[in-house]
Amino acid sequence: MAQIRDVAKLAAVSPATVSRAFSDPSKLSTTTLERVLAAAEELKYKPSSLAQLFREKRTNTVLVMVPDIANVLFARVVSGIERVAVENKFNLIVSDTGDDAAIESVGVEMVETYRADGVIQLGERPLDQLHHEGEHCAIPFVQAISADPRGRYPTVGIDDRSAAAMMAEHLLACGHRRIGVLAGLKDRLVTQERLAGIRDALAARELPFDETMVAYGPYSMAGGENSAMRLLSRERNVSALFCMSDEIAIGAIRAAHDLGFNLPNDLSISGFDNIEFGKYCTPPLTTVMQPAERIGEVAMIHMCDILRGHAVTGIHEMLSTELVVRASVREVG
Amino acid sequence: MAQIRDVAKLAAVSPATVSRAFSDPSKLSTTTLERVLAAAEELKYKPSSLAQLFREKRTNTVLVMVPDIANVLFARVVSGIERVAVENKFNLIVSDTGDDAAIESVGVEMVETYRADGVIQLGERPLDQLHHEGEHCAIPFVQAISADPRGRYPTVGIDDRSAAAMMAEHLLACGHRRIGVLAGLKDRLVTQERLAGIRDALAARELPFDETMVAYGPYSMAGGENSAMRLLSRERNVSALFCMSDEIAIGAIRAAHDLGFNLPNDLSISGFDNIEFGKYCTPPLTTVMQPAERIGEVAMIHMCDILRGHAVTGIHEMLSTELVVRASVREVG
DNA sequence: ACATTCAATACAACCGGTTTCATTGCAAGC
DNA sequence: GCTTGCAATGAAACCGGTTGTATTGAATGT
Repeated sequence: MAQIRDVAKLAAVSPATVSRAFSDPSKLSTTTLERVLAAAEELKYKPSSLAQLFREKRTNTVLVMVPDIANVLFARVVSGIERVAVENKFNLIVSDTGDDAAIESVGVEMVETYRADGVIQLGERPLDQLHHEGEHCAIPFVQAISADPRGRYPTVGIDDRSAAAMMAEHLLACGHRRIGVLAGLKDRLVTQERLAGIRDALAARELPFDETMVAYGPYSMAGGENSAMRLLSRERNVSALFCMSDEIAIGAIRAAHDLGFNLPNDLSISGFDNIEFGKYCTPPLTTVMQPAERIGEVAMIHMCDILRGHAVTGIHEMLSTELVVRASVREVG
Repeated sequence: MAQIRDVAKLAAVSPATVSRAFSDPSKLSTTTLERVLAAAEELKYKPSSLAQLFREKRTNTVLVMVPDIANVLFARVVSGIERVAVENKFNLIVSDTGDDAAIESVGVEMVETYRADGVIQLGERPLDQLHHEGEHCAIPFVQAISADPRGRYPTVGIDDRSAAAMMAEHLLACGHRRIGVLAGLKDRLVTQERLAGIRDALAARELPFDETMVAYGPYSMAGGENSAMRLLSRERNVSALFCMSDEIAIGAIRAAHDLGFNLPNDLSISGFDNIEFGKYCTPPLTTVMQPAERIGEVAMIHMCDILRGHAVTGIHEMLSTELVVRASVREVG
């Protein structure tokens, strides 16, 4: 591959002039500029990003840490991040962390070793658990989706508590009183927030919350199927299931079918996230729309701001959600 | 951030010694090594990847071009690539190309400008359409999933033709004779291959192939729903639908439900890919298992080989598929 | 005791751009 | 005509590591 010196020689100028021809053409006379560009074209010269980035001490790269890239919700967030990244000429290194703290730590280190300029994390693990060197150097960091809004870095997500309350209220308004909850993993902030939302909705109607109606499990279809099996075989007269994700709901639908329930007549099921498959379930899933792509976009916009030197510290954006009413939740007597 | 010179000064050695302490500790005496490591630790020194990579003229980074990162099948392939990448200390830059040739070209250019060492492409667009500079410089390139096996680069995928034949034969063995085909986009190699497989299966039983029973459309749920609507309202006595992807099949199930079909009694539907959601469909989807993660792994293994200098040119791996029999296809008459 | 050998380390060039500072030359102003 | 100012360009330092070569010094052999 041709180098800047080759071009300089062919155009009979100095390397500095060639460099300027690309970075700030207005500094060159028209004739020189033409000569340089012609020489570059002839040699098919392309500046080495590696050399440029080394000089600048920037990578123009943002690391995205995803707990599971094969999860559609996360994939949509990444898609949004990607869109804004392209617009701003950033590259994305994507790392599937499997939600492992050690792997996330290595990711954060990539900023210190100049492999990435910043990190966008999908998940709730706070930065200080990943980076023990204190104030040694500030890591440009943004958390998206199930963020922990107590950190000093920007977070982008939804108001899980009120979104869950909205859905719970919808179930209550449909007349459901015996509502089972297929929750996600118990130790997750999201899970606790959504649970709090359900409590809020019940409290608003002065109804009691029954802890025994909650089954915890992974945020996955298999997890939902499993939890539903447990809950439905234990609690006979449940009329609705509040599932904390669409995947859990899809698993629950399978379990309910297998247990002989006629959906949605015998049992209402609600989801959370509004992934595309929900629309194609039988019955189509009533759920909460979470603007996944937009969350990704906003997260990346914040990252761009930070990397441009605009200090965005305590911003915790909560994007708006929407109730998506489909057929899986029915009114009851 | 501390630099190598700082460490050298503190340990009272030359920068070269510090460098060797990390790259080849055996070259140092025990006492010096200890002193250097202690100094590095004290200053929290981490070598700048940017400087190292610039020196090496390598990026340790592979670009993965994905037509749509939010597609679960592609996401699983990326997941497999990622796994092998981590093992081999490679980073992954993921680019969502939207199946756009111009964006893919820019991606390939990243190798020329030293932003990536090689490119793994998920899709079938041949390299020579993306890189017109001929033999100017060889781009380490591997194609995965719906690869075009006529190129001079390695490809990893499945034998779409015989996999489709296997599924078609299954439908025939179940007694289906009026089989509608919900095909993908007509101009895709995959589509044509799978169509050829269907023809093979019919020919093996000396049955005719009816072109009017094919509906083309995008490889998506909406596409499948649309195609199914068109085909089912036109062709009344179809007993089975061969769908070229699980997403198409899921759309078709929705359409069939909406048209009042009782599944699977009135109509059998088969998918292709074996995405996780298929198992949770109503009825659960009979499909062809495509080893997506493994395809990603093998693709990345080839990429590692190439980048280590092992010239792997004409390898076209076809990983084995499996028929996944579930409830959406029924025996008839 | 002196030559030989080898391990341990230092020195300095190098990777390929960018950028500062210096220099040149031409045009405008007095 | 000489100074001043500015546009155009070149020379060289620099980014922070790695590595080939030179140097030192201690151990070994005769």
